[in-house]
Parts: sequence; C-alpha cells; structure tokens
Amino acid sequence: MSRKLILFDGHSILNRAFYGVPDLSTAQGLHTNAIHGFLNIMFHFLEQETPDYLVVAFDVKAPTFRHELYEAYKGTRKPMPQELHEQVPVMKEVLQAMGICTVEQPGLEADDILGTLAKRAEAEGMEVSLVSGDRDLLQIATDRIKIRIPKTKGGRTEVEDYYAQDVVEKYGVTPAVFIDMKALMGDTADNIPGVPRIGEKTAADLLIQYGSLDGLYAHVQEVSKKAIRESLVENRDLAYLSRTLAAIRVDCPLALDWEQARVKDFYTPKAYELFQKLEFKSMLSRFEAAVPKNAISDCFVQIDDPAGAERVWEAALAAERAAFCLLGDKTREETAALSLCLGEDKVYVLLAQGELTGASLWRQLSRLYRQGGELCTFSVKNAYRALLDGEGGEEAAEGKRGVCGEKGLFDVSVAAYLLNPLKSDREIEDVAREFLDLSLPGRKQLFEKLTFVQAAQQKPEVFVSYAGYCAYTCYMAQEKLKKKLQDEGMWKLFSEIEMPLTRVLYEMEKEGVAVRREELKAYGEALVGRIGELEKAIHEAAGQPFNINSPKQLGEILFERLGLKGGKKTKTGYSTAADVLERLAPEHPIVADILEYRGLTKLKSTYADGLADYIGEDGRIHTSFNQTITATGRISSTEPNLQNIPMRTPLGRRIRRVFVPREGYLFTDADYSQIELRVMAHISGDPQLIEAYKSDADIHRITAAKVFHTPPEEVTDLQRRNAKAVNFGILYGISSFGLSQDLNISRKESETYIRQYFETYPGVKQFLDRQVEQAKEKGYVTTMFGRRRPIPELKNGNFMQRSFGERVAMNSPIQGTAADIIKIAMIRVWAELKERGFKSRLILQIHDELLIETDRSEQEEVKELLIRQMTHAADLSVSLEVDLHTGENWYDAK
DNA sequence: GAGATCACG
DNA sequence: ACGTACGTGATCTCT
Repeated sequence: MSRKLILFDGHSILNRAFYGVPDLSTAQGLHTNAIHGFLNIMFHFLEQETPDYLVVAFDVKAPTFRHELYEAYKGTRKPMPQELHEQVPVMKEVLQAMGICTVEQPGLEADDILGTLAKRAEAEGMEVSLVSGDRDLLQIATDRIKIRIPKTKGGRTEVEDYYAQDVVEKYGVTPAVFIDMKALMGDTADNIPGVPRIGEKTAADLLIQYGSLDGLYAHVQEVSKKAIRESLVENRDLAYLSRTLAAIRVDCPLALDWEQARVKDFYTPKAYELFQKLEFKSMLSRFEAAVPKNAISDCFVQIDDPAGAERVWEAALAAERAAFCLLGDKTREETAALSLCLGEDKVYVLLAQGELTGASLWRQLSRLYRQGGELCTFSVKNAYRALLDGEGGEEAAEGKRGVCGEKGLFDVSVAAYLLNPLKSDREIEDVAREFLDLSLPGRKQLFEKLTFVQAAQQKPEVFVSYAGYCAYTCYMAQEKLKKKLQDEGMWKLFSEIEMPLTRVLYEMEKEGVAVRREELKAYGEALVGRIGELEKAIHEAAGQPFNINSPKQLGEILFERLGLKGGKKTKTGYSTAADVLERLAPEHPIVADILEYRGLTKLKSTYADGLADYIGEDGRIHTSFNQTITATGRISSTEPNLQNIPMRTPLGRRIRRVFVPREGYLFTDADYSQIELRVMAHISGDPQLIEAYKSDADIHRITAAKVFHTPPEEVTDLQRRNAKAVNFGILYGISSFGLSQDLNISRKESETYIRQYFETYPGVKQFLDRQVEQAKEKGYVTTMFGRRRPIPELKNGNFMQRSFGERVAMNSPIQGTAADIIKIAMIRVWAELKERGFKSRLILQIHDELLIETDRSEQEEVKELLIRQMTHAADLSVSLEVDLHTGENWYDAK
C-alpha cells in the first residue's frame, strides 16, 4: 500500500466553515464557528481517508475572500469580516496544540505550498488528497492527486472529487489547460488581468479548438472574430503574464520533512484545554480516553470512616471559611459524597459508605451551617435541604444568618451568573476554566449518565478527584468572584437580593402547589372529543389524512393542495404560524378548524397531560425556579414551567381551576400593575409620563389622548388599543416594522405613531437613546440595582445583530429593574410571613405576580402585608400599584 | 438536536 | 438593502 498524504487549504476551508456554520461564540465573545466548522470538516476527511501525513497550509497574510453570494452581486472580494479574522490565529493555535503540521511561508501563497507538496508527494509515490474550497486548485489534479471540494447543500456537506479525468469531464479541458483558460479570462478577484473582451465562453471555445494558449497563439491569425483576434494579438504579453499569475507554483523551496507531518494522536492535554476554553463541548467527547492528570488532585484526602470524618468536621468548624459540595440526589440516602475545601491544599472527600452515612454527612453539614461561619458552595438552593436538616436547623441559625439564612453564605453559580448572565450553561468546570484558568473534565465527560452514587462505586478514583475539584473550585473561585462583584458594583445586588432569594426560592419549590389530579384528567378528557371532530373535519376538507401537527405536511396541504395564497416565510418552507393562518381564515373554512385544533392539542399535551406527570405523591407540583438562566435577571420555571399556565383564552384559563390551596387555605394573588411602564417612567424621568401616572388614570387612554391630540374622554377603543401597542413596543425597543405587524397597519402609520409618541414623551426618547449609547460605549447596560447585561451584539458586523443589540439595550434595563423589584418584594414578603409566624406561604412567582397560599384566618393581614411590601419594594418617582384577588383556586384568584 | 409553534410575562 | 418587536420553556416533527 502506498502512503497517503492529505492537504488542507487552511484559509479556504476556514472561510467555507465561517459561512456554513451558524454563529457561535464563547462567553468572552470570541467567535468560534469557523474553527468548529473547520475541525468538523477536517475530522470528516480524516476518518474517511486515514492518511499517513497531514498538512494544513496558510497564506502568511490573511487574504480577502469571496463570499459566494456577494461575489455574484458585486464581482469583487469582500474583506474578511472581523468575526472571521479573529478566528484565524486561534485556529492555528488549535492545530498546533493538536500536533498538526501547519505550513506558511512569507512570499508564498497557500496554493503554491499545496501545489508543491502535492507534486512532491506524488513524485515519491504517495496518494494525495487536497481539500479546498477553491477551484483554482483543479489545475494540479492528476490521477494520483485528488482535489476534494466540500460543498454545503441544504445543510449537509457533500464533496466533489476531481482527479484529472473528472476535470476533463466536467470542464472539457485538462488541468493544464485550466490555467490557460484562466489566463485568457482573467480573474479580478485574484488580480489576474486576462485578455480584454474574452470571457468564460470565448476562452473555452478557443481552447477547445486550439488545445492550449501556445496552440492558440500559433494559429492566432485563424481566429475568426475580428475583435477577438485583434485583442489577442495586441495583448499577447498580457496573456502570458496572466498565465504566470494563474499558474500555481509546484517548485517552491519548502523545508519539510514528511515526518513532521505524520498523523499522530491529536488528543493532547493542550488541545483539551483549548477546546474547553473554546467551549467545544461536543468535541470534548473525543478526549474521553485522555483526561489530563492534575497535580492538585493528589492532595485530596479521601475519608470513608466516621472517625476520620469527625476530625475533618472539627477542622471545618475551626476554619476561617469553608467550601463544600454535596454529590448525590435529593435525599440523605442517595448522597454519594460531600467534599470540603478548607484551604488551597486542604481538600477532603467524605464518601457516604458503610458507617459513614449520608445522614451523618447532612447532620454535620447542618452543624457547620448553624455555626454561622463563611460557607461557600456551587448551588446553595440545592443544599438547603441538607443545611437545614436536623433538630432546630433553621432556628438555631437564624440569629447569625439573617431571616433568609444567607449571611456568610456564598453561591458560586449565582455569583458567576451576575458576572455573565449570557452564558447558557454554568457547570462547575466552566467556572473553574473561566475564573481559575483550570481545565477540568465535566460530570458528563467523566460519568456520562451515571448517578453520583453509581459513579462512586464504578469509578471511585475519578469520582474522588471530581468531588474534590468541586469543593476546591468553589473555594478558590469565591474570593475572585467576590472581588469582581465588588469591582462591578454588584456586591449589594448579590448579597442583599440574590443570596436571600436563594432561600425563598428553595422554600417555594419545597412547598409546591396542590393540583387536583382528577379534575385535571377530566379537563383533558373533555378536550379529546372536540379534537377528534376537528381532526376528522380537517382531513375531510383536505381530501386526505395527514399529520396536522407537522408544519411541513400542513403547509403542503394548505398552500399546494388547497392552493391558498400568501404562503411564504421561514427557511424550511411555508409558515403556518397562527398570525399567518388568521389572515388566511376567510379563504377557507379548514383554517379556523386548524387554529382551533392547534389550541386544543396544545392544552391537552402541554398542560392537561404534561402537568399530570409532575404531580407528586403529596398531590402537589414542585417546579424548579431557576435563578441563573435569564439574560435580564428574571427567574425562570422548569419541570414544569408554572410561569406559562394559560390565561388569555377562556378555555385555556379554565386550567387554573385545578390549582388549589390546601385545606383551610385560600389563594391570594397579587400582581403589579404595569410595572415595566412605571419603571420606565421613573428611570427616564419623563415629566409627562410621570404626571400621567400621578393622575391615577388609565395610562393607555392618557397616552392615546396625548398622542392623538384628543380629549381623554373622547379616545376611541381603537385609539386606546393602538396606544397600548405603542407602549409595549417602546418597552421592547420599538421598530416601526414590528409595530405595524402587531397592529396590522402600514409601516407609515406605525412610524407616525412612534413619532407622535416620542413628541409626547421626549424624556422616553432620550432615555432609550442613552441606553443604546451607553451600551455601545461600555458594552453593557445596567438596572437600577446595578444588575448588568452585556450586549456583544452591538459590535457585530451584521446589521440585524446590531439592531437586535440596540433593542436589547432599550429593553433590558426596564425588564431587569422590574425583575429586581419583584425579587426584593419576594424576599420581604417571605421574611415577614416567617417573622410573624404566619402559616401562609409564598408559592409561585410569575414575573410581576405573586401567589400566596393563605391561611383563612390570616387573610386580612396577608393582604395588607402583600400590598405594603410590594408597593414599597422600590422607591420610584411614580407609585407602584398592586392588584390583589383572592379565591378558592387560581382561576378565581386572578 | 434543530426548528416551528405557542403558552406566559 | 438588510428583516424585526423583549424575556422565557414544553411539545412535536423530522433529520
């Protein structure tokens, strides 16, 4: 078997990848999509070919590139966008870390390097594959040099392979003549002049007839068309110069020993570290076999007996500060280990084994908590169950730790969230990498789907190392995180809002909300009949059965089979979204049925059936409130999401009847009235808007009156509706297009509305402009309470991304401040209920709304305290108003 | 796993 | 000329 060489055209593949892979970037804002794409393409070819040697060639100076679409439009090269440019050095670093041979040399283009290496290898009897996106390389194809051009077709990568014969078949000329052709045609993008008046067609005809450039000039007088002939004669030198320019050099002086290019193991520790930094999660799985050993883990002390544990706890109680991590599921019994870090070189992993039980670990941990010292962990919400375990766990800690038990506690995940709320995942290894520059394998990489208990048994050594690192990371990161929070003005937000909130959310999750299982079931069953009817009617109207839930099939039925018009939108086909269908409803009766069907199946699957799966043995649903997800500072709710229970339609709303208080209790529901608009009035300081709120009337009506120059009592319903939409639009970072879509009016009309709005409330306009300006200058916006949202989109070269950034800059301070305010209200409401010894409990938060399960005897006090705490949660220049209702279920309490 | 759709604020 | 409202999460289809 002959040896195989594979060559990659570095910039060309990187460029392809950049335009073919959707935008990706790291938490720090470094774009990585081209690198990711390049590696995928490279791995694809390597797996296919298993070559002996591998070289990636680069130009020394980053060339400009043709963007296919752009070129068709302009016929010139576009400079490399910043988002790609910044990836080039990182790409080279990645290849180097993987031990892959890269070649670049001043004065040589990548093409010349590739040509030279390909020919040299061929001469030595090797098989050569050359991967490039550039067709210029076709000129060096032979029967042993294969040019491989990856193309992205409909999301998939297809490869066009060219040996010399394939070039002839496809283009009608041999690879050598390919050069002559380019010489005649010229190529503005490559600065090859070519012969004037000769384009692709003429060049091809001439070369087919005369065989080559030399052949052509030998018979140049025979060329029949006068203008062409004259141009050829006149530009003979130019033609030959062009050929020199078009020809790829195959004789460059390159000092390369094939051994330097030999394919080795790519999965080096260095590459692993780099992949972590670049957040290439999926690619890290390739490293599974090669987890780096780290010296620190040798110092971790493993404890599995009560006596040893006792000594550790004594040390912990005496320590200045401690960090811990609990590994296991929610109960004492399912606890696998508890790791503790008491200093840089004091890491203990206490394994729940034999006589050292999970229960004893919990007990000791709660003792440490009650002592009141500095205690740090990754997610304290998940640890409270253990921290508050045992006799008098709560009460004993209260004095030292404040009402919410949070004093001296430090939650690493919450701190990291505040410092960068944009990250989508925040695992412990991400924190280690970002703040400690420490590359650790994650839980998934090490244990895949094993539980911690299983992992402790099956991979004990790895498990101890992992557990130790968890506590170590928290311990080491705490001070850095604290410092950063202080530097960025978020310490108060962290310690006085987010940390106390962790406890409130824990208690809310623990309480849960009662759901009447039978009633929910009946609700679902009541939907089935009508869904069946609609399905039958829809299939009949369509003339054939099909899956109504499939937008693809539905689109085909509506827009092809039934021939409804206006079917456009979306990348993958027709849009069948509700707003599109609503416009279509008058055209065909099937449309209304489809809309109803959609509504009903949504209720059935997501709510009736979906919620039923979450009802616990206690008859209650315990959602998870996540504090570290949203970019703006809001809380989110999952498994199930109790923040999107239907409300807007009568039938959907009825689901709320199954949410009930426990025996002897009522629901009290309190929601802020237009908190975001009020926040905007305050922050913007617009006198007109503030005045409007002071008058205590309908804000949308007042806005309509001012904007449309009408007395308030004469404002029509339509005017009020429009004003309301404008008010919302402003909060979202208004665009005339968006408003026109929302109101189904022309863009011109919506522009007028917006202009008039800004004339009415000039302070609002100034405020919005100020936010965008600040965001551009500092890279982030802030809320009243110092919460930050970075906006990297504003630096993006893409117009759409930048516009998005501007809207975000306008919306985030408002949405975020409102989120801050209700968080403060939650803490105060929860604390007062507790301090006054009430039995009533805060159980849900829905962004501007709190739901309290209220003991009937406490009803009046709860109402009063809710309104008082919510309205006084923040001191604004307009009042915060609260609407409050009580009822026997959630439906009645709204 | 991504995209479309739709529930909420 | 670009193609749009801000913030979420669950379900379903289809690759």
